[in-house]
Amino acid sequence: MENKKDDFSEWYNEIIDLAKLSDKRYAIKGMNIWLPYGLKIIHLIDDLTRKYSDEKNFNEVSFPVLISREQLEVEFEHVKGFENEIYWVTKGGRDKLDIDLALRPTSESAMYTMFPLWIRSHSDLPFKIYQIVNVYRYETKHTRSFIRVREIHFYEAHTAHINYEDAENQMREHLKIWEKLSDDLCIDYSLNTRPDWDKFPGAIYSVAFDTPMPGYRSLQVGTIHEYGKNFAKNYDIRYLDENGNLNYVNQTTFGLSERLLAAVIGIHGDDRGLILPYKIAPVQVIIVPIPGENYDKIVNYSSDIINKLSEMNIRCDIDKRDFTPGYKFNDWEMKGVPLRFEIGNKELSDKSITLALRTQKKKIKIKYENLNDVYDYLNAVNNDIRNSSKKFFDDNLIFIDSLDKINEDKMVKLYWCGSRECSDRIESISEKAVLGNVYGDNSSGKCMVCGREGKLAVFSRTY
RNA sequence: GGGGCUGUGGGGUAGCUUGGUAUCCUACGGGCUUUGGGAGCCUGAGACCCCGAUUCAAAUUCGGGCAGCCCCA
Repeated sequence: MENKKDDFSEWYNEIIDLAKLSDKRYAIKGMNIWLPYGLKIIHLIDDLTRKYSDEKNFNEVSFPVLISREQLEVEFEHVKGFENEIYWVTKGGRDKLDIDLALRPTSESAMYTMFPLWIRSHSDLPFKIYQIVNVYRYETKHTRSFIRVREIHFYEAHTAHINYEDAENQMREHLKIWEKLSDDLCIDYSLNTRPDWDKFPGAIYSVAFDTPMPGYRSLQVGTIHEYGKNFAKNYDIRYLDENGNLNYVNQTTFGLSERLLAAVIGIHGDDRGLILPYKIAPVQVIIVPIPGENYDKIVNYSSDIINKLSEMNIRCDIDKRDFTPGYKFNDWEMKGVPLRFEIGNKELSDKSITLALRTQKKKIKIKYENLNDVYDYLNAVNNDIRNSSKKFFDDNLIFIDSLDKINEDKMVKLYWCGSRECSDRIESISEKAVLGNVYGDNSSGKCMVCGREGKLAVFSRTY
């Protein structure tokens, strides 16, 4: 396997292939196949996303993939932000369509033509829905598995509220959901308010979750957007308030994508392969039986362990393939399975289990009666992942106070006046683009470029 | 948005300059043998991205398309 640190791009492509997450040999650029193992992982991520959304009283929906030109081309800046990357369906069979149909690049224009039908009065608010669907973007640059694709596995939550204050509260609730999810994935991130020229088309402001990745670039793994009344005014989404007056709703959105998987791969993986946080590991415990004289008894003992683990709701399996144990050790490590049990004659004779943590070299021997401790070991692996990813994050997002340090191969925090001129200047000498002001930070200092009063901002090369 | 490089069995490759028989590793099927950190031997099957041009003859030269990778803005 490629060395992760030396050539991240090569390593990334190779691990996706070896672990059988995705097959990019499909005939269409940027449209890859989700293989069983990769699909299981993203579905486990979806399950967590659903759980945390449902806990906050969101309802899941599913909209059509097609959006008519009329719906999409409401005269509004939102459309201009996407016009170069929309796939159009222009024919039905042999006939040219009267109205072209777009494959959704995101679902605002689809959903918001329905919102006026559903939202009538203040008692319908807050209105909170989400969907997990594929969206389509005609990317012209080079594509990269899970990072830049043309068919995107996408979570989008949409909300409507009686006033701006409620919408702002919703923005904070989105962040609470994200905190839980990112904790499960053991991913650290920086919250950055995008500059006006880089916010979501149509939004009042956008906050992105950016995380440093190997390869000295940052990855935007999620975003929340405050729309205010911008979309409501264009799609005529109004409600009757308690006084009988018609008002426009205030809206927000929250988006996540398969880039979460890209971050898990890139941040946690090592030279031996993937390392998966146990909540998203399709197999949390793999049992490798060691062949010997009493192989039947070894398999029976292993099955006994499987039954017990299953009762504890642990996803587990036994690898009975005709390979040597050493091959299996490497194979499951490559697939990122957090815990491995080795069961041979030694374990059979004293009713024990030899277990290996994916994040540690040493092997541990435990008694069969202590099988209940397995969650402690899963958590131990998670703690190892958290510690190493936290260290990586801290090492790769640094504060700098001088332009001399701008070319460090890291994400950098610095004071910036907010002007395009100064961010362009930084980009021209460092290839680092502005990701935005640090969300929630109130400190101030002199702009590193022009010396005027500035706020803390993050700059980085991006994927 | 601009520039460069590359497409050979499932994966990785040699061959291309100088046109003529396609190399090796790995993975895969069958058999024997092995198995506590990627086993071994025998055997089998499997490829020149697509379209066009030049030529007696194209993996090789030329043009276009599609796909992949990299760099710059």
